[in-house]
Amino acid sequence: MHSVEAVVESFRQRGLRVTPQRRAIFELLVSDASHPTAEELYQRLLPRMPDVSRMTVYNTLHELVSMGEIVEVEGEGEVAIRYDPNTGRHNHLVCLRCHTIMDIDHDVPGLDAARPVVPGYQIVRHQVTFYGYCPNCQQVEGAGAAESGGRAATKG
Amino acid sequence: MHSVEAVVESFRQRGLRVTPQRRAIFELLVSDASHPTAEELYQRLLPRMPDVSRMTVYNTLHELVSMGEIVEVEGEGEVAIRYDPNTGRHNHLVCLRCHTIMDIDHDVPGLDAARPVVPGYQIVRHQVTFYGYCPNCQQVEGAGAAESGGRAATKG
DNA sequence: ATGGATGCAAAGGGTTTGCAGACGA
DNA sequence: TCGTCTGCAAACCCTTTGCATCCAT
Repeated sequence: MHSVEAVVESFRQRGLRVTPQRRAIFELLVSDASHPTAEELYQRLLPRMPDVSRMTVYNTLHELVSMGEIVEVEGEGEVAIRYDPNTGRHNHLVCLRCHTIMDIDHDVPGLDAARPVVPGYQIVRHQVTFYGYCPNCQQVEGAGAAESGGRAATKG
Repeated sequence: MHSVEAVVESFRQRGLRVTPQRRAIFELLVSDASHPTAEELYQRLLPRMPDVSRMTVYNTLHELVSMGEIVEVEGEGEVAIRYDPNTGRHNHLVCLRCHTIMDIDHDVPGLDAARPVVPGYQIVRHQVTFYGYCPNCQQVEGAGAAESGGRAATKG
């Protein structure tokens, strides 16, 4: 995702309006590496904008996705969609317990060359996701099935 | 996923009962590479078991997942969970238009060696997913938003 | 001034829960 | 027989839809 001002400009160029709500959402997202859900963004928005609605959050996220400023990412064993302002090539490291998603700039060498050839199929991109347990969750691993829900830890 | 009889045996060993409904679900899954949703399995079950309920399908799928006989896979831009009886290492090829998931035995060389080192993190597995367009969807690619691949995802 | 954006509420799809009755071991 | 499974319905979560009002352009 580009800077707030660049996104503002993109919106205007497309005939979309830049409301205070939208600008606030831009500001939340532009420096966010926590892969938040729409609900999480809504909750972070409430303190400064008590009257904002979830619908505006959904609406703005959809615009950002269609503009390519952010991408949707699938969580592990989760229902809600998570959003990633990092649209460049990078891999994800997902905690199997708290579902936190961490960006990894680390590149897998030779993956482009290893792209499979499937007759009739046109492959356009790929994604590598690593699964494991984050430092916080290793301490309680095996303690039971209790899940934190992935909402509490908004770590980078 | 093992053979139907092997799964039946695993269920009994764990004190779980093998009902006709469950056996029918085993049979549907054991030779299935279509990555069906719970709803799709339910629909395929109806002709032979008109009185079966979705709850039984969900229940049985959960047991199979917790036993490691099948794994949940995330679709692309879809809400519903898909299930994969192939628990061995393999990659996925996902059609960005009809959301069909295809198994690829093709291995990416050097991926284990390329596993990133993140301090404090314990990485246990990884998944490579390729995205593209299947032969069927390439013919209509760019034609519009109409879905052809069967289940129509209510996705924007 | 004007048409897109907002926000409320209600609907929608997938999944989970509660419980009476049924049935596998 | 006993304890689990089944299946109905209703609840639940996330997301989408409809519409009157509001505001960025």
